[in-house]
Amino acid sequence: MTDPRGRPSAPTMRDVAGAAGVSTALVSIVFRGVPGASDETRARVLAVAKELGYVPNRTASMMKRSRTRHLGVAMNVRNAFHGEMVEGIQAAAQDAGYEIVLSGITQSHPELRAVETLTEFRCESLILLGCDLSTSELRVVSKRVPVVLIGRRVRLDAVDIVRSADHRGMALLVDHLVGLGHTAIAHVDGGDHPIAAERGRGYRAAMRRHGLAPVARVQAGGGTEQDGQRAAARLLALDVLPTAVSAFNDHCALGIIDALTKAGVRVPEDCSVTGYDNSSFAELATVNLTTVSQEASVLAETAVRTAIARIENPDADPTDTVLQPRLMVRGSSGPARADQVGADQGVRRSISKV
Amino acid sequence: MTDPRGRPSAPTMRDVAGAAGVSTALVSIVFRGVPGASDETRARVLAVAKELGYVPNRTASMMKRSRTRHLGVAMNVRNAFHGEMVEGIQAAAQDAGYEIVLSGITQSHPELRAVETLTEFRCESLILLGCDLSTSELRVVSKRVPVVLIGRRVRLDAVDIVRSADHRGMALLVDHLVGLGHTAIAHVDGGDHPIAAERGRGYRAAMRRHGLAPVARVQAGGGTEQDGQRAAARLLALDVLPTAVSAFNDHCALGIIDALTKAGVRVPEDCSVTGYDNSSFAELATVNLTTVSQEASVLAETAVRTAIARIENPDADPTDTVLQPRLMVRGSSGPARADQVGADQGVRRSISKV
DNA sequence: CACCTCATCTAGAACGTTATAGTAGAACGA
DNA sequence: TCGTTCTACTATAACGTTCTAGATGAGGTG
Repeated sequence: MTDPRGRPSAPTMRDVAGAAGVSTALVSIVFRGVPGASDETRARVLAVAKELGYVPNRTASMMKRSRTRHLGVAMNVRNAFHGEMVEGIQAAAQDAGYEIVLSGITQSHPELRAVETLTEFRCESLILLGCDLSTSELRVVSKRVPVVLIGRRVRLDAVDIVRSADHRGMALLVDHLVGLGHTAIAHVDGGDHPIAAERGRGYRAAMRRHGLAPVARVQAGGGTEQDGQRAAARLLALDVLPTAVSAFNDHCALGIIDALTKAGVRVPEDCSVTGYDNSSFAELATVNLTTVSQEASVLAETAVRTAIARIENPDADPTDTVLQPRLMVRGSSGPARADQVGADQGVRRSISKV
Repeated sequence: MTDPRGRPSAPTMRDVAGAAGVSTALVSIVFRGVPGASDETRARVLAVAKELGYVPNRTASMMKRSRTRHLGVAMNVRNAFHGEMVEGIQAAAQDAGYEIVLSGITQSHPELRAVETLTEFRCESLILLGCDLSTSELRVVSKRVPVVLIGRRVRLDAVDIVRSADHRGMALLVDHLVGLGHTAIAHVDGGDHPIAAERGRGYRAAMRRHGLAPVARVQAGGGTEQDGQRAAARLLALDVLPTAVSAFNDHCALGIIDALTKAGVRVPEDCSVTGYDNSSFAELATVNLTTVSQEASVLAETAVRTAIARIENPDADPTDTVLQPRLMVRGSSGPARADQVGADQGVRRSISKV
């Protein structure tokens, strides 16, 4: 009962069984809550276990059990929208009797490692938020465990998709900006992220539809405030600053607004900036960001439902659930300045160099 | 080789051993990279394993091994500061050869459940961010597994503390506001959160030191934007609005600023608002929040170091590492309006009812 | 030649659960 | 009396590793 370092090692079912005068099998029955024990014995076992401080060893259980009822979720811990979705996923999973295992994607812990960890914990399905993996990496992963991708497309068996129509979301934003008189509308993309590619295509298509293809401009960006700041710095270095910038997501938009403001460019008077996701902070007075809403709770709930459906029927055809995004007009976008419309299509350099 | 749902089950060491014509023990030796196999055999085993697509089963390995090299982290997925710390923890753990298991604290998944999950996964130590548990709950948990508490105090064996001096941080904020001429400084606390109590005490002590105890006012709040909004609504309902509000944390401050702004109260002209944590968003131009910095990366690194030290030496005395916070003066705090100083010590109701 | 050492390998018992197959005994009917 | 059918329980074999305690044979030493 002691480990190599002298600390008494955790009590096991054997200890509980011994102390309660029953077999380990009976203890297992009690802890799994399955029929096969009298109420009296059940209570006694539970009491003894509590007294000994017994906690079931999930690793041992997972090894033996065919089903773990674990759902693995890979998330970016710095992304507010991911946080909102995890909250929803947690709630939905709970209702369905599943437990969530989280793995964080950070600089030092790439998504592939996160997925590996979740696989090792024997999750029955993986829900990947804003997945960055290549199709071939996903193919390998999805051979071992069913995958639900949130927000991104891919054509693979055993990979279900839950996303909102990014193409349409970008169209809503560009239409909105064009409606405000903007023509020099730039897009700061999300780097080599697959979702970024989809939003980039949506932007280009919308610009083309308005006959603005010639002034379309995609600036390399990313999903963080720092990415937005860097992208804005490069836009500021141009001869003419666009009158509107649509960012890959809300975090990126915040970074852009920050860099523009600090360079003396007023938002939205000199330059409108839009985000994507309608993160919880977007509606705050200080942020007040025009963006596209993709109901986190609906995405979350749908993802959990999809994951469970696939677990129950592994051979079903892969699904692709598309939700409709909604434009959220707020204060970070405004009319293009009269002197800019149809003129040189941008804020003159002098303004951005205060 | 097939599981109940027809999906071919993963190959095991037995399969590899059989195919390579060696024993499972030898395969284990090869995969752990320990001496005991010739280079030739090593290469053959590895080749066969790759061909079969063999991946070692970590749950089985963890069960047999005494050490899991897992560190459990309980976090609030909606808290940006927690996200920053997790990023740092992940990196530090990686360097030390530990893996991080995350458990999210949400509405539907209380901290005690999160801690339980981490314990069941046999984490060797738990790092709790902004822990909310009662002392007696913590005592029970810490009997089973060593705990590192971030940000909060508690006197228990086997519980190490890493925190910054909240008392001093609040003093810095109040001193700063008093220096700007404020006297009617309210505090929106963090609810029944233990960290909140400490900050509340810090606020009261600082007010007392400035002879402002009579005008000190603590308003019930919480750690989210919504909590801040609700608290601000209650402040707005007062006869006289304080000229400055110090919030429990940055999220709460954001909510307060939002509600004040939407009620027509200008920040900081009519009312200064300060936060706590120096979350990454605080420095953005749109937010521009005066706050107190508690270096997330340093807290994270220290916590991991502390956790590992305790794993290696379980009988050491509990440690209490206190880091010094730093005041970050930004645009959300400004001088008290001349007509308010020494007068009725607050913004008159008319202003707050635009 | 007998004896030792060393590298390489293997058998088999754990680890803490779960699940299958079964037993003991009570209650019931015929 | 002898089944039969319950309920409440137990024995024990997995699960896929790790690890201890050997076994085997090659090479070196006196």
